[in-house]
Amino acid sequence: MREELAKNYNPAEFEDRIYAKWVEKGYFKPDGDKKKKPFSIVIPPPNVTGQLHMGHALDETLQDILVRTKRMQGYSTLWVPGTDHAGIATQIKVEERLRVDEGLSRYDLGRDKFLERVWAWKDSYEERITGQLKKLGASCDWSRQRFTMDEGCSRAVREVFVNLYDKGLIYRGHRIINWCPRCLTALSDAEVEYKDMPGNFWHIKYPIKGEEGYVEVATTRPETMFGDTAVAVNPEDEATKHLVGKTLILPIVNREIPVIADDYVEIGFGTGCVKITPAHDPNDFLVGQRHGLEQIKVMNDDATMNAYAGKYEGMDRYACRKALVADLEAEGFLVKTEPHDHNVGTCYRCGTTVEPLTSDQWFVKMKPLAAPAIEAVECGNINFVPERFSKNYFNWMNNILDWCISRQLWWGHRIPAFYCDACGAMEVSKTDLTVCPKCGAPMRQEEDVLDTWFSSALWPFSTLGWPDKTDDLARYYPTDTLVTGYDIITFWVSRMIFSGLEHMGEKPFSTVFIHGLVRDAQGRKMSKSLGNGIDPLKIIEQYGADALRFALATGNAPGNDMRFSDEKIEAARNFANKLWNASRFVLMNLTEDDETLLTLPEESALTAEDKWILSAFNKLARSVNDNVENYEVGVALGEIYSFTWDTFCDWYIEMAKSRIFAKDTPEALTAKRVLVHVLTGILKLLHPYMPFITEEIYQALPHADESIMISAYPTFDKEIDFSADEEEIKRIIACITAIRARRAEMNIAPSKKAKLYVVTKYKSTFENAAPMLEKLASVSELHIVDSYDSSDAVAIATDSGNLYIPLADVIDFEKERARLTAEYEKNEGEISRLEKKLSNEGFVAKAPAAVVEGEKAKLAKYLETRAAITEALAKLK
RNA sequence: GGAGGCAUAGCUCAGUUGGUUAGAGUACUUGCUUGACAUGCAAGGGGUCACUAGUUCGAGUCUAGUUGUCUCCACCA
Repeated sequence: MREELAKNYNPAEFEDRIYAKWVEKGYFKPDGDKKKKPFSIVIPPPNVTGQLHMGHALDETLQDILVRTKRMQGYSTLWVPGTDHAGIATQIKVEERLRVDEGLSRYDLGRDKFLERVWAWKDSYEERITGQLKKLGASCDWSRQRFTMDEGCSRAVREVFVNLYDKGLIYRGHRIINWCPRCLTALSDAEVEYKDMPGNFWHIKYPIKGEEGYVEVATTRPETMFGDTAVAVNPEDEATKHLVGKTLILPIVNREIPVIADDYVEIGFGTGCVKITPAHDPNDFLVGQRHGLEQIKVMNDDATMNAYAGKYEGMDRYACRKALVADLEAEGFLVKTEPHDHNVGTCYRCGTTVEPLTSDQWFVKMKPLAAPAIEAVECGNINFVPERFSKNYFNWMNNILDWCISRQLWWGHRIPAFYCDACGAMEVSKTDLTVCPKCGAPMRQEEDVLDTWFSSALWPFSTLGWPDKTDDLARYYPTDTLVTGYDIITFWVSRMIFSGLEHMGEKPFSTVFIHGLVRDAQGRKMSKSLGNGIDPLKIIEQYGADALRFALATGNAPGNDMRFSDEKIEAARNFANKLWNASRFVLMNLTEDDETLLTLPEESALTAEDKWILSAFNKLARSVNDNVENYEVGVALGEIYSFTWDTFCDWYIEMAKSRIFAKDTPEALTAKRVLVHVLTGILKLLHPYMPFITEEIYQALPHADESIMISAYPTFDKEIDFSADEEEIKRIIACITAIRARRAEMNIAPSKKAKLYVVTKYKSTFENAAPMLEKLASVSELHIVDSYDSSDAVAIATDSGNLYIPLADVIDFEKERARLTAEYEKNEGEISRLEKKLSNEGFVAKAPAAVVEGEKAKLAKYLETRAAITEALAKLK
């Protein structure tokens, strides 16, 4: 059954309808056929913090292209959708809304009530995100949709936590961590972003006990001096080593601290003396451990000063800094203030300057996990596309430190550790423990939750049902391709790799396909603060999902950033419109029954242009398959584009018109069958990129399958390989192009037809092409002659093979002479270039024979052209 | 400080292992109510492929360096 194709391309009219149909038919679910090879992708779960942006649209488009291609290639494909709870990010959003709308903090509500709010938020945003994915055309299996905090994923998290704990790979430690005073939680190293900020170097005098002098230290953060427990110098530093062992008096505080020797201090940098604050600086922490120094924490969790700061207690760290510097100056301890730009760590979610401080947290011991993860990529078991991103990965993995996984948040997986206050026992358990196994007293669960990325790391197997041994897991793990941006290689990709290897004993995916960022038309990152973000939904409304997908996929090279602009989306929409209208043209001429139209004619009935287009399509199919296999989706799409527009529409349809319009002839039927065949093939090749329009047109054409989605992807077909016949049509195309160019130069109106005399050795080619020449080159009469010798006309030549094309009635004598002379000179240039090349012994001896032959053939062609032009010029006299 | 990307037409970008006269979109010029499409058709103009040196018969493509630009990682008190 065929559907009508609307007169105008209006994607809003059919996209939703088609998507609903696909879902209803269950096409997105994997084919249960066990003979088919599996192909699986898990979606990088979008955060439930908000809606999808262009980056997501690109990510999902690329995945859908791969999945749809594989599905049509006969794989049993599974694309698992889902969302991420995004711990800090989501909690911040909900807290913010609570504050603005109701003036409440999460503490006002309490943990349970607050979490209810977050779940409600999650529900509404998850729905919004899945709605957007559907608008985009994503062919994921919605019956398998997951969420990082759903029951199954939560079980996986507990399983992993307990297993790692039992293996000694998770431990609780008192260490220095990155603390966000705004979010009131610990952060992992990866969650800290360093930003350049202007600051100062304050040089401060630390008096030496029992002596007149002082030691000068420089600091960017004077407020931490309340926590100083030593000053360090380098033991090799001649300038300062005499100070080692002396005692200093901390100004203002009047506490005594020692001078110690540690080679962490760089000789020649600053004053050579470093104040050591083990509780507030990661390096100082290590120095402190080496020397057994006391850790004095001088701030509260919200970065206000505590009792150790004396009279500054209660002040914010920056207010304290200001007041302290003023006091130091007043009391003569401040030597100088130097402007100094430095890198300050900030919270990746809220931007607040993080405060390094010591705290009790949970950690994952990384070295044992990193080793096999490095190995897997090194030996090629997992590949990065483009390959260069593996360097990024190695750099991170080789220098990895233990991973701080506890967060002082409420939204997330609560750590499955249980404490007994009565006997002090601590148990880690997969199930909730309410009674202490040691003393029988009640137990309380750890308040902290896990880092969001702890659960994301398990995504490739938790979504397939792990820890249960499910059929999905058996069939679809490891997954095939992970599609993501380079910005989360460290956060996510690396952690999935070591998690998969550790818990599944097998890699989570074979290929990591990396794409770049989508930037705005000026090349800036799209961001909320700049307000330059483009909403994919708005684009879809205006131009259609297919145009959006096309704009994102076309010309996109793996790993490279791209710009999104009005021009791009318009070009994409224009292409869709072109395809629509070409299809409409084909459709309006189809009068025969579907069965007839669906079969390709016998080879003997095919004309030269039929063979040419079939052959060209064949090559296109091969190339598109190859390019997708190599993740060059941008190249593949570019090829489909130019074949569709330049080859099929601009040439083949135009060539076929003369036959099509000869109604009810066998020739017309042949042309229509070829048109249907090639157009259908184009639609199939294009379907993964532009799923909606291709389906809509497919349903209007005679079609064999219920949906284009489940039809077979075109491949190279030996049966329709007519490469040998292609030269013929290329000659005609060259001739038509040449005539058009001459006519344009001479300013000849299209309505003015001209007689054409051709002198050629390819007589039958031109005889057959007579109707085309009339139609496409405004030829009134075609004369194929042995020689042309009319005194009232001139000749022109093309390099398509010994060809004169006199336009007897219309040529401008003088202009033609000038043009031919220019042509001749250009041709001479090429001849001398090639002669030089071919007389180069090195080239002839070392270049591959095929290349040399190619150059020789070229030269022969140019020589022919030279003869033709010479003859033509002679006739001009 | 370490690593990497990018530099090709006015603009935005392709150019896969070195091998035709370096391509596309867009913009520009000229002509066109061509039996689907003006979101179109046809014909054009426009590039010392950042610079320098090297490898090679041959370099936009490989190597080294220079300049500009962007990003990631580390982080010095």
